[in-house]
Amino acid sequence: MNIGNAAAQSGLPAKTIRYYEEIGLIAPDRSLNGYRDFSVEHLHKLSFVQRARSLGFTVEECRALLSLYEDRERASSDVKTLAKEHLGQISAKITDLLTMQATLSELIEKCHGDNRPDCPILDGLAGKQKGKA
Amino acid sequence: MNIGNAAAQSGLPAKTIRYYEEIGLIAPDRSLNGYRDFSVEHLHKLSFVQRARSLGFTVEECRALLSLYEDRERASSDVKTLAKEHLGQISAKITDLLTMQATLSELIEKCHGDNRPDCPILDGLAGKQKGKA
DNA sequence: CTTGACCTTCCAGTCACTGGAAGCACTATC
DNA sequence: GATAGTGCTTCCAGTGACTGGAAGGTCAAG
Repeated sequence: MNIGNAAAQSGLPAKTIRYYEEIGLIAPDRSLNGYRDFSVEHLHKLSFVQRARSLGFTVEECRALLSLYEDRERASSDVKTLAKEHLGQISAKITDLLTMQATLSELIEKCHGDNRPDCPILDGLAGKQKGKA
Repeated sequence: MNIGNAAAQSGLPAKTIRYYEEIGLIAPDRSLNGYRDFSVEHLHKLSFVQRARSLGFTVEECRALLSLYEDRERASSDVKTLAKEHLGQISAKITDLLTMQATLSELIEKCHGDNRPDCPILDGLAGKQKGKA
């Protein structure tokens, strides 16, 4: 199977697949004409990585997950540890973003948003809390 | 004021401040010895950018916000538009992360996490929904 | 035999820094 | 005046995970 096909099936851009090969994440065969040739196993790997990436795992984490996936002897606790760590990072990011969201929403609410120059958003960014005593 | 001091006051690393100068975000004066010399206004700008960055605005958005901040004639609606757009992006990111969090939590919960090789997390990533009918 | 789609490699750019090397400038101490 | 230590300067390279584009080879259809 050619790269275009593999891209369509896995949901990954061809460019990204080439990049994954470059960094040693997958190793497709080559046809006589020099084209990459993807087997069903390669395709599974690609989909695996695609899903892991969409869950926010870094490429290096994907590499680790892949090797655990390949390893028939692995302990599921290893995987769980990795996943939990990552979940912690996701949660931390969510917390950060919620804080940002709250702060920004508050500033936006205070801003009348007409064509007067007075602007609580800029004041907030400038460190002037107009509303405070 | 030297860069070290400006860094301490603004909460930005000196390296970052130099980078901001390089991309034209701020333009500190120079002392006779070649050192950067930051005035109180420069410091305000730096703090402004620091706050905007911590709210997730990109550097280019910071540039826009700064120029609005500098512009005595700006309409607050311009600022509000920018802020709202950014808020939308934050909310979208939160949504994404919450989805990831939910999916990953579910997989983790299903995983017994002992030293047996059977692992629902990897199965999930591989596209096998073991629990499904 | 030409067109067009698909494939190849390689190089450069993205974003926002960050690390490190090499080398001045300043301050304090001996 | 020599020395040590800190802080400043510039410049170059690297990060993560792609992404865009150029230049050129390959294949199927008409």
